[in-house]
Amino acid sequence: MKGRILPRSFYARPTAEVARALLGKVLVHGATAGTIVETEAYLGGGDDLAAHTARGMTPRTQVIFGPPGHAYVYLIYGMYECLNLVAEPDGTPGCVLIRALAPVTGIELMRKRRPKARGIGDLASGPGKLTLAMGITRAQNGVDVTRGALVVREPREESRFEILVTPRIGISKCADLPLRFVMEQEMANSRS
DNA sequence: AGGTAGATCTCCT
DNA sequence: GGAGATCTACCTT
Repeated sequence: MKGRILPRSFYARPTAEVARALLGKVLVHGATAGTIVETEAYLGGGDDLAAHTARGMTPRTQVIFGPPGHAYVYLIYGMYECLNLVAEPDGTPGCVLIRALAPVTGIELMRKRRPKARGIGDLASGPGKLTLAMGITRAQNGVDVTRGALVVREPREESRFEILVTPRIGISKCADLPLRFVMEQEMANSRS
């Protein structure tokens, strides 16, 4: 029995709140699914200079200004695609970058798509990796994530976890803002 | 184990 | 013309 799909109202609130709330939810695309374990908020409004929307709307970024609960997929450094989920009410910019997933289903398919990954932990442990592993491309830019092939669901069973808040990764502007959210799983069993 | 180079799209100066 | 919300391969310790 699957968890319910997150409704559009889930996304229609402040971006940082959505980023935090997405931790522990399950991203599903086709036959693959993974638990969201790391997110970053990119704010609209112009104060956040690291956001793609900092200098207004462009053809690429117009979906971020649109209704919440949609996907924004963009190409970074010419090679890798990154998945964002649009937050805030229609007309207000703001999106959440999905930075890392813990694979749940379709792991064999993910391995096939990323043959160089060393283990489960490497399959979707970065923004560019997780889009490759789940088969997400710019073809999914602008799609509705409250219905269709690409959706976000409640987890099947509730789990308790700590949330770590840190500055965002890989940017130089506004790098001091605490807008990165990481699921901190208490692992007493990890041995190397 | 850790650092660096290379690949090559979109938007701004 | 060049930086950027990155990842991998190929170096050197």
